[in-house]
Amino acid sequence: MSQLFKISLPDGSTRDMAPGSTPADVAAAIGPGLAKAALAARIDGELVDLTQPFSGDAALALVTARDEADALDLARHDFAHVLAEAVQGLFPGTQITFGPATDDGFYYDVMAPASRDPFGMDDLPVIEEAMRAIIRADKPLRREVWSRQALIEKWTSEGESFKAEWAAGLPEGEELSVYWSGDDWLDMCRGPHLPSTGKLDPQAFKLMRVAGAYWRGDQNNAQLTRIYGTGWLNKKQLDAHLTRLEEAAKRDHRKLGQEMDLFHLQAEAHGSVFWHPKGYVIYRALEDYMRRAIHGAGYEEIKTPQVMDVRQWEQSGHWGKYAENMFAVPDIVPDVESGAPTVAADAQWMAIKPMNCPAHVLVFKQGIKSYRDLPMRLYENGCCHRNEAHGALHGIMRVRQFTQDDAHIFCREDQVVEEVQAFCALADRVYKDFGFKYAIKLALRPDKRFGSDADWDKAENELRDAVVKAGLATEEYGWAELPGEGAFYAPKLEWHLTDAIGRTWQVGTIQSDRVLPERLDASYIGEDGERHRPVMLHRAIFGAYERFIGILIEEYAGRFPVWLAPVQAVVATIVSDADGYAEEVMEALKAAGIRAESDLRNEKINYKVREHSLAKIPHLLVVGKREADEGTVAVRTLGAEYQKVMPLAEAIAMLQGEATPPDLR
RNA sequence: GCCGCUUUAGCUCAGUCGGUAGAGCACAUCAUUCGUAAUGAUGGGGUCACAGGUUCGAAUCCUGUAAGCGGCACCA
Repeated sequence: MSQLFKISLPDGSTRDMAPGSTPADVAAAIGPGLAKAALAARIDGELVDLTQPFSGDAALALVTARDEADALDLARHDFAHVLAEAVQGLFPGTQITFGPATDDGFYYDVMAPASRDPFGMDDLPVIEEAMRAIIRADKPLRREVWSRQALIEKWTSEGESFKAEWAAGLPEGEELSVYWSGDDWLDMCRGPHLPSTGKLDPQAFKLMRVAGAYWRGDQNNAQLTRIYGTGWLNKKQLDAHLTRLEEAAKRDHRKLGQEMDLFHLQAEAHGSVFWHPKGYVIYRALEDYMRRAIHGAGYEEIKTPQVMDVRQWEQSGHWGKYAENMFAVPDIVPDVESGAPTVAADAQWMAIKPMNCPAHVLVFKQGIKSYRDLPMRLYENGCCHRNEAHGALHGIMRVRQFTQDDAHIFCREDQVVEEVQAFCALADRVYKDFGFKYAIKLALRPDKRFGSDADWDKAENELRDAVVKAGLATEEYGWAELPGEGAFYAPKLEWHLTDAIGRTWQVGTIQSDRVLPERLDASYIGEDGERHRPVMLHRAIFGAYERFIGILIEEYAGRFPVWLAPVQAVVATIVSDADGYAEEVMEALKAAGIRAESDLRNEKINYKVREHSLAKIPHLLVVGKREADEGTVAVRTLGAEYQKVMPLAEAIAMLQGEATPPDLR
């Protein structure tokens, strides 16, 4: 007689189950309602199919739609499979590759048959219908274990070259799971999956877009078509998500930048920002803020040349690695009169700086530095140009001309951890002043790099130590290490912020570099009277003013806090009799340092309130006859439903308080 | 750079079968002086992204280029 397995349930009860029985059997034993609602199971914490047999005593938790995170993940993964099956059903000859769940849905990478163009938007409605048919057919999803060899043969015989290649790359003799959808379609997959396609809600998904994606993420490989969908447990969730996307689009920095007249972009200088007066107010407020921050932290500000001899970039290593992304210019005066070729074969080449590091090393190298001079912290609002691939550009977040809040800290080996830690604290204060939550990552050594492994070990450990000491190496701060993501000369700590639609952008960084000081021969005289190499810490907090302002616009949805708002207050009149008083109010505001405008137009107050509210002006000071007589203003604050009448002096004091930057409060 | 899509008035967009350009907002003028999210009337405004091609005729069809959008790759 075989022994029974003891299966314990979350409520503390246990059930004895025969070997070979599954979570589905337990669900059925508990009740038909649960049997129907069960989507998958957790056996000893691991998410598995309902039909996965027990292998011994176990702790079992049945997963239903109420376990939302698990249920969503399962559903999205299944949507991806259904998508692939639908595409192959509609377009025989399509090759399938991979399709995972994402944060809000799923995608599948496919290769359209050679007989047709890559899939486009027009194909999506048809594919959606085919997916619904598969869901309605309620096809059982059944796991099977195949040998690697059997899979390779199957994929090869069916012309699935990508799948065959993948299977061939797996370890010899490994057993691989496949999932059948009904009896007529299968995909290689680790699982787990829902019991059948009918567990999906046919109204809870939507195919969103198509995009190109390289096989195995390598641009030297074939380009596949990635079909993206968003997938949920029910239509209500889907609709809520689509509404969220619409709301997010309203705070897009490109849209708000135009509506609020902050900046523009145009083809003649694509990838470079034209800052308008209102946008530049924000830019300058950030510059002022950052100057206060870095001066308080022991930095000195410098300014270095925009164009340097290419040989300098060769020496630093940047020309070798990034020449194609640098703007190079011949160092000649073109002879326009004679019409001679503008660039001679032997022209001397200069390059516009793509970054500030080498120039800062050159400043450091002037004169003899003593260990007593260290750490030396050199800061620059450094304007850089990089000729980015066209597809990389994105509004003002990723541009070809940008200004970094860039500094380099030259220090001794024994000062590195302390300096990095101090930087973590400084960055933390800055992000919190702007109301951001950030994630912090450590990008480790890449395959192609300069410098010895011993130095890389040291540098990575320094950064890791500093973060641990600063107490930031936690889940709360999204701490993670990213292998292979570092720069060619140093590992990087990266600070990431999130935009309106959930895309993350790197802003801050600090890098512990022993390569550039070596290549550019920077040194200081130590206590022992000998020459030593300083360690060079590259660091930025905003990253670039352009990107940071883009993120700020989206974070605030254009409703800037008063200290950053381009126009902090508008004085609006109700009748022309109040014009004189409005002018007086304006004078008083200006004298108090408030960025104010007046609106004396012959328009109804309703119209003015609406217009300035849409323009996201923080405070509207309304004046009519009554206010003029009493020396008051009626303050209507953005977002408030009522105005508050107060003496002018009181209003000014309030505005001055709100206009004070957070670091000066 | 690659895949898909887009480009019409300052802005947001319509424009059917290829027949010579339309709306709302904005702007200007006039009237209106009004108490917290759109007062009314009138008017001006477009090489339909750019360059070729097909056609009697192109915003519309074809080819190329540029920029933008969504991804991929890249991001010192």
